Amino acid sequence: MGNTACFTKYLADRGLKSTRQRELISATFMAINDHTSAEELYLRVAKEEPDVGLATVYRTLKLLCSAGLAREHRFGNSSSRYEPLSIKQHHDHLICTKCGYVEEFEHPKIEKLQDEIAASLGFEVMTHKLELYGLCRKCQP
Amino acid sequence: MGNTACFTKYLADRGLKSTRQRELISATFMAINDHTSAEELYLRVAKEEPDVGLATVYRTLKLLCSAGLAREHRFGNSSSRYEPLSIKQHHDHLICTKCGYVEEFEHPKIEKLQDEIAASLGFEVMTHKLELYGLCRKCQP
DNA sequence: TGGTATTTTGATAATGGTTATCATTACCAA
DNA sequence: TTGGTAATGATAACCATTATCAAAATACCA
Ligand SMILES: [Zn+2]
Ligand SMILES: [Zn+2]
Ligand SMILES: [Zn+2]
Ligand SMILES: [Zn+2]
Repeated sequence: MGNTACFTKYLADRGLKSTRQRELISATFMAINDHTSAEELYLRVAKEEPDVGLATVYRTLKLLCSAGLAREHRFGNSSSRYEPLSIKQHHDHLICTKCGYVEEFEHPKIEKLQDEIAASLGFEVMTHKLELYGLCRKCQP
Repeated sequence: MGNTACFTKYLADRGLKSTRQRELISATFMAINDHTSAEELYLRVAKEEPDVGLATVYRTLKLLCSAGLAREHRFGNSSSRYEPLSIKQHHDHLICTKCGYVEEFEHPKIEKLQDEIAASLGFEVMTHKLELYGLCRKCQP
């Protein structure tokens, strides 16, 4: 099932309505292959449909997160950024503190160790965030 | 060198002044063995010295972070919490999404793997954050 | 021990991302 | 269609944090 269908089903399953705005915001978001802010998404959507409100973009992003189709990040002390999750598998982030460049990675052994640690402490882990902050190749002295 | 002396030295080293407020805020903060908000710290300090301003608490927390004596966290979407770092070694966090309980852990193998991954991607890591979100023993169904 | 340049402070206004409000509009099952 | 409910857009409100600025405190030197 594709991203759009998945979102539509999520809405239908809990009696929420499928609207023009939600479809457009969702589709625009899914097409962005990056970590996007609500404002940026709003501007992109506005090009297509100038009457869409910023509040609806925020509301839809929240829905997409609940549906497991988006993930929210707050790197450092910056404001929220969102990324599509439908196709990409889980991954973590390396953030350059100088130029802001974000690189993604995934390491099965780290994932496994996390689960083991949590289990040993009696926790049942649902999600996690691993963020490495430093200097990318270009920004190193 | 103790925490207080360490902070005093940090200030002296860069021509900053050692004030009654900074000493009190720093000492009160160091005595808290928990993850504290600026507001909470402000209230504790105010009991001792009612004339200290909230802005100064924020400013001093920022200094303590720069000095490597405190660490700032934003678990989930909540506001900033700070923890003393002087004595405790580096550690990561398990957060219960239901009751808010925070447990600390440290795992050398994960730390090592992080460095290896970063190195393989050309990054030089300065700090990192690993947060595991889930349900603690008490909150599991 | 003053004197003085500089930093720090406290009160408060401003900021800015996000959320709440509410009248109007859109959706959809019957 | 229609009626009941949910969603929307504009904007006000929120609230943690930061900026501002006049007054006070500090460090250093004569
Ligand atoms: Zn960089
Ligand atoms: Zn990502
Ligand atoms: Zn719990
Ligand atoms: Zn901790």
